[in-house]
Amino acid sequence: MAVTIKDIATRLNISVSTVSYALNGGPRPVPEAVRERVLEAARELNYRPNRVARSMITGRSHTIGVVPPGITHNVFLSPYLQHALSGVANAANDLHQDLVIFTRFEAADTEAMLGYLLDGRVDGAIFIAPSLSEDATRQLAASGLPCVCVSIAPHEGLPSFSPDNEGGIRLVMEHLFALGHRRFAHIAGRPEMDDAIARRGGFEAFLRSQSLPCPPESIVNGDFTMEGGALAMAELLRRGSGATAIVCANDEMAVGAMHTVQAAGLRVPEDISITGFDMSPYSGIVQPPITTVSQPVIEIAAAATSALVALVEGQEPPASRVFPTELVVRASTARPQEDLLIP
Amino acid sequence: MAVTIKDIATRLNISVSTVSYALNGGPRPVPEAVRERVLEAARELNYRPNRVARSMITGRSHTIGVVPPGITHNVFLSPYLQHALSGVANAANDLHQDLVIFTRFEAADTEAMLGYLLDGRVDGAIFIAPSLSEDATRQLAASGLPCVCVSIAPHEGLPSFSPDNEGGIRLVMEHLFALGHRRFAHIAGRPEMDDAIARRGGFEAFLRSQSLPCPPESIVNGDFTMEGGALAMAELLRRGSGATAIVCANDEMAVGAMHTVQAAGLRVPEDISITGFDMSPYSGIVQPPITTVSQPVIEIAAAATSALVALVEGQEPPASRVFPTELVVRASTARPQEDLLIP
DNA sequence: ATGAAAGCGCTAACAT
DNA sequence: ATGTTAGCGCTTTCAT
Repeated sequence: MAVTIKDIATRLNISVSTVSYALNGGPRPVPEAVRERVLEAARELNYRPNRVARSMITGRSHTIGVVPPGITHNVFLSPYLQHALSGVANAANDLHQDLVIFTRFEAADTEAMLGYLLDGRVDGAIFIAPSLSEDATRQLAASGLPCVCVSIAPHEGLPSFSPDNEGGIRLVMEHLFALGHRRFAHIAGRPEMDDAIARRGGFEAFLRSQSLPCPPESIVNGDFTMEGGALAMAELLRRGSGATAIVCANDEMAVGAMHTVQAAGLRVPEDISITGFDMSPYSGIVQPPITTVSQPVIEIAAAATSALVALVEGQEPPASRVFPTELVVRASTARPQEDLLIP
Repeated sequence: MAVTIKDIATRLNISVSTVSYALNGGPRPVPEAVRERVLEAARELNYRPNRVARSMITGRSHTIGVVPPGITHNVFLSPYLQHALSGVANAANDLHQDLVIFTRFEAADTEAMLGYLLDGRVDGAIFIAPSLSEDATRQLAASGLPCVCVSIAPHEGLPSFSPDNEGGIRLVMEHLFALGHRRFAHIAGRPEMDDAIARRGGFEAFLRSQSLPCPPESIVNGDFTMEGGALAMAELLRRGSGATAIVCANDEMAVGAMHTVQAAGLRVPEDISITGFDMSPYSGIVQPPITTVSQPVIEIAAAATSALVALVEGQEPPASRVFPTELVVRASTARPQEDLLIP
């Protein structure tokens, strides 16, 4: 049996309340002499406070629940998630919060997931790039559990901390356009994810703004993985879209796409320019390094975490925030070949 | 105030114990009719069981604590940790366990860390490549908290699930030796980490087994990161060790080292062969792809997790297990140049 | 200044 | 078959 404050109380012939106040340094004053004896007894008995019991009373666990996107096996292998988790962990540490990560995939079932989130172990939840149904969002709001969202919130009422997805895509496309590209293709992300939707929207919006056509065959869905990007690129080549620039919704897909292009005997960037999004480590170490858009994922996730903790502590719901993105020009983009140039 | 079983009991004019048994489907039998009414009332009231209260009684939280290595900022960015976490998460999911990840860095302080681990929220702990003091290990054992270790256990009594580090290094070195290499250098990992120590030991052992010299200047410490590998390689070049093959303790350092070599105007593998360890995604996408050793991190971590859960459930402490490694030959290794060959 | 006691929401032993 | 009640370990109100 573990040592409890009652053991300390018995040993010192004082009441448990005094022990509790001595251990917590308040709120009721405890004479220094008593305090010292309590602390010493605690040390001798090797006492460890039971936080579960404490949180039953205080109703606070000082623990934040993290819900990764599209809960599936091997969740931790996505560079995006890794950076988001790092940001959450950094901020949680500064704010003295612990993290429970919800990796119970069967909980993709909304009802079960709500059960996990609302079972009293966490004070609030951070959703990372979720694809939440409107119903789930509503139930979550009704439950009163403080929540925030890293990435675009799928529905009203969930404070959102996201990169400027459309703006980022505009940056790469302006860069490609300035180089002379006029025929673009897009490898989109998982169609149920809101950031993927926003990036695709940015692609279409730019073409519209330049009065360029945007035939349906110039867009193909990937799944944000290298393999998905490689397959999507193969599909584009098969379609013979004639695009000189491939705008990918993230870096992993760009790496995969570049691999397909190179395996087909084409050169990047001489024959085809490729761009990514996220500035993941992969994009910088492949040959050629990939032109991409950096978004401050770690800061975004940290800001979301701080906002969540403020919310838990009773402050006003934070305003959603959109973070700026930056163009990172590297060697995977160049002028299209002369004979492909459209005057 | 949240809905409790008492609310359900009051509403149906029955006792809380009946509600509890109905909700849990036992152990006391509850007539089907009553059960149905309870379930319906629970649904109507939107009742959610409070697991904190339950775990106070049962003493089980069905939650596992995960302690990452060398707790520091941005922990999640290490590919090794990502794979280990994936394995833990996969198994935890299958075994219906939740995960709390200990990212409270200040807890690097042993006493504080023990406090976190023993505050009642987790049923057991998984240490990933820890650098635990002997004292910490002893206290942990004394506490009775079930623990296992992914990687070599730093001390007796902690069941360990690790790759065959020495064997893996032997595999790459036999490969290099067969190619004709006779002058080797080693970029070691963080000297306080046991896997790093074992790999370095493997390097020295192989040289000894071939009666080759192992001058101290042929080994330099890195920190398992790309930057660390790049710096370590720069140091090796400065020392002019004349090594034709660089054996790195992991892939990130191999990528960094290769970058330094190429930036110095040397070619891989023509001028210098480089090998990694872990088969991380990076090693496969750089140019040239890096010859490495694959270890089944995900399976190792999953096995450790299963063993921990068995331990929590009162079974015998699991035996430590060493997992085989495999050589993955890629393009970063080749015969040394003729004029460098030692007859 | 400090002790006694009431719970937090739940399970399980004890009654009936 | 089912109701009553004693805790789990702790914080906090109420007495003294």
